[in-house]
Amino acid sequence: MAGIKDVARVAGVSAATVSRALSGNGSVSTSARERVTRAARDLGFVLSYPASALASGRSRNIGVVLPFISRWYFSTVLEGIASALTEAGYDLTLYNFQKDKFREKVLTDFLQRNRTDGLIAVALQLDDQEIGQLRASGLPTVGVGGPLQGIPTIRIDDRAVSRQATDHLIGLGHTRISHIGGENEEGHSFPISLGRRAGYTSAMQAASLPVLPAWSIISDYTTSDAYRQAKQLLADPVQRPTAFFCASDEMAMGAMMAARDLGLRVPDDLSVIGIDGHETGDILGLTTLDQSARQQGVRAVHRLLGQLGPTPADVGPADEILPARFLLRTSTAAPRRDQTVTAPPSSTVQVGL
Amino acid sequence: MAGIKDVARVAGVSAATVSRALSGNGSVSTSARERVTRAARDLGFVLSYPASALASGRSRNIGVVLPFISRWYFSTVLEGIASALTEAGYDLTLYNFQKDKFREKVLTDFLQRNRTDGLIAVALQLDDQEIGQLRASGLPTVGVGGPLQGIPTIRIDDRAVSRQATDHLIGLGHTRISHIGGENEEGHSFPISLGRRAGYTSAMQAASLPVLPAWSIISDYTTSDAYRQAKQLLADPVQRPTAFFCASDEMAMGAMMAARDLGLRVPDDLSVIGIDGHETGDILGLTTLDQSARQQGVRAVHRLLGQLGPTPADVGPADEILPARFLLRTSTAAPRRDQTVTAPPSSTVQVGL
DNA sequence: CTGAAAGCGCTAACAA
DNA sequence: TTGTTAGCGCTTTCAG
Repeated sequence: MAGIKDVARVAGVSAATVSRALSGNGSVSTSARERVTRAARDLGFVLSYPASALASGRSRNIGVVLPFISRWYFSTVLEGIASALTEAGYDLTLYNFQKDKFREKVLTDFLQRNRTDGLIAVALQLDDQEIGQLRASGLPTVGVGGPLQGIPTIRIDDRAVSRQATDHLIGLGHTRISHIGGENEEGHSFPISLGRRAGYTSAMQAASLPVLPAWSIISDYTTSDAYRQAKQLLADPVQRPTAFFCASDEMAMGAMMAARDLGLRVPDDLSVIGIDGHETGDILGLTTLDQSARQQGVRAVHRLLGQLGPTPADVGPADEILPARFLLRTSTAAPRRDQTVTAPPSSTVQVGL
Repeated sequence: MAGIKDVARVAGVSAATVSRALSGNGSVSTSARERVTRAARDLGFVLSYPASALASGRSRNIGVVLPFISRWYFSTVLEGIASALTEAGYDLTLYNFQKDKFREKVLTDFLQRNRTDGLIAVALQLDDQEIGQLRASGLPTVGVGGPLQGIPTIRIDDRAVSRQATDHLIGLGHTRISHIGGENEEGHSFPISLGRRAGYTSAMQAASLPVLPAWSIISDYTTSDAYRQAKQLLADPVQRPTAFFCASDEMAMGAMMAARDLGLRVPDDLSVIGIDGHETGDILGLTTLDQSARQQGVRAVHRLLGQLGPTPADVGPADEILPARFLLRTSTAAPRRDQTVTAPPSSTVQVGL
C-alpha cells in the first residue's frame, strides 16, 4: 500500500502538497496538482479516511438515523439522502433503531463516537430526554418528516395535507369518511400520525360531519394491517364508510385490496385517498398527495452540508415545509346516491382528537 | 470534550489502561475497569473512532454495497445486515450505486479509502474488471444473492428454485406458462436473472412444453413494469398464458393486478407464482418461494465477522446456499379445462436460453 | 504556492 | 496487570 510520501516523492513535491492537492483544501499550482494526481493514480493511492479525520477533525461522513428501513417512505428518503451524499463526496453511516430494539444503543453509544460530521434523523419520535442525548452528541442535525423539538426539519405540513385530502373526499359529496393512520406510541409522541389525524378531524368538524369511533382506525402503517382493519370495517353494513383517507399509500393500497376482496368496487362503492406518492399506486389508480420523499432526503443533505461549510449557512431551527402534489387518479369519485342519502346511524357521536 | 488522559487522571491509571478497559482489548483488573468506566461515564467520554482506527488499523465498520435501496429485496436484506451489525457493535457504511449512476465512483473512490474492515456486496452484477477493483480494496468481502466470481456468497439456488416454481405450475396442469424476469444488463452479467430464467426454461423443456417468444418477458423488477407487460400479453387472446412465474414477488403482484384489471380471476383464469416472501403477498394470496431475505443479510454479517477475528474462520470461497420455503397460497391452481385443451398456436417455437 | 515540523487521540509493543 | 514509548497517516500552522 503506497503512502502519501511515496506519492510525494514520485510527484516531486512534499507530503503537504499532496494532501492539499488531493483533499482540495489549500491552493496548489496547476502543474503540481497534475503531477500529484497522476502519481496517485499510478500508485493506486487514496487518502486514508481515519488519518484525515483524526488530523482534520472532519470525517466527510454523515450519520442517518431511522426507525425502519424497508418501509416505502424510509427507503425512499434514504435513497435521496444517499444520492445527495455520494454526489457531495460524503459517506453515509446508517443507524437503524429497528423499531425500538436498538433505540437506546444507537442513541447512547453509536452516535457519541464522533464518527460523523452531522446527523439526519428520519421521522424519529423522540422524547425530551432522547432529544437531549441527540444534542449531546454536539453534531449538527437536520430532521426529515415530522417536527423535532429544536431541530430544523424538512417535512410536509401533515395537518394541512391531511385536511386537503379529507376535504377532497368531502368535496365529492362523501359524508361517511374513515381515517386509517398511526398513533401516539408508548411514551413517544408521534407528531406525524397525530398531525394527520388532526387534519382529518378538523376537516370533518369544519364540514359538520360526524366521526364514528370505528372510523378512526389506528394501524401500524403496513399494507396488511390496513387491509385487515379496512376489511373488518367494510364488512359492517351499519358502520361502513364510503371513503377512506389513509395516512400512507401502503395503507391505502391495503384498503383498496380489502374493498376488492369484499366485492366492492373502487371508486364506485368506495373512494380511497392516501399520502405518499408510492410508485405502485399508479397502476392501482390511487389518488394521493405526493410528498416527494426522495426530495426530502436530498434537501436534508443540502441543508446539513450547508451548515458544515466554513460559513455556516442558515442555522436557525426553522422548519422547511415542502409542498405536497395532489395526484388525482381513479380511486376517488362521488359516492353512489343510495350511499349518500343513508343517514348516519343514530349511535353517531363526534369524536375529538 | 474530555480526552483519554482526563479519564486516566480521574481513574488514577494510564491512558493505555483506559484504552484497554474501554475497548475490551487486553486485560484489566476489575477494580481498574470499574474506575475507568465510571470516570468515562462521569466525563461523558467515548473513544474517538478515527483515532482508534488509525492506531489499530481496525474501524469496526462494515461497508454495504448495493445497486438499489428501495426495492423490497434490497431494503429487507439491508435491514438484516443492519440488525446483525448493530448487535455486534459494528457501524454500517452504505454505498449505493443508484442503478449505475455512482457505480464507478463507489468502486474507485469510496471503497478504497479503507474506512471499513470488510464489505458486503448485495446482488451486485460486476464484470471482471470491477471484481478486480473490489478485490483491490484488499477487504474481506462476502456477497449476498447471486454468485460473484471468487467471492463467497450467501444466496439461494436461483436455478433450482425457479425450476421448482415452474414445476409447481406444470404439476397443476399448466402448459402455457410465461416468465417475467430480468436480463443480462449492458455488459454486466446478471446471474440472478439468468439463473431464474434458466430454471424456467429447463422446467419447460423437461416437460416438453413450448415457450412462445412472447412468454419470455424481460422486466426491470418493478411492479408497474410487470403490470404493463403482463397486461399486454394477457390481452392477446392467441398468446395469452394460463400462468406466470415471476422472478420477484413485486412483479408477481403486478401480474395479478393486470389480470384483475382485465377481468380475469386469479387463480381461476390465471395462476401466478413469485419468488421472495414479500409481506404484502400474504393478503393477495400470492403463492411464492420465500427466500428469507432478511436472514441472508444476517448470515452475511456473521460470515464476514467470522473472517475478521483473530482466528479467521471459514475462508473458502464456497457459496452458502440457503433453502427457499414454498408458500402455497391461493394464486395458483389447475387451469380451467377449456384453457388446457387449447392447442398452442402453430407459430410455437422452442426458445433456448 | 510550498515545505518543515508538530501534532490529531488512540493503540500496541515492550518492559516492569 | 500496568505504564512507557513510539508511532498510525494525514493536516495544518508557520515560515519562506
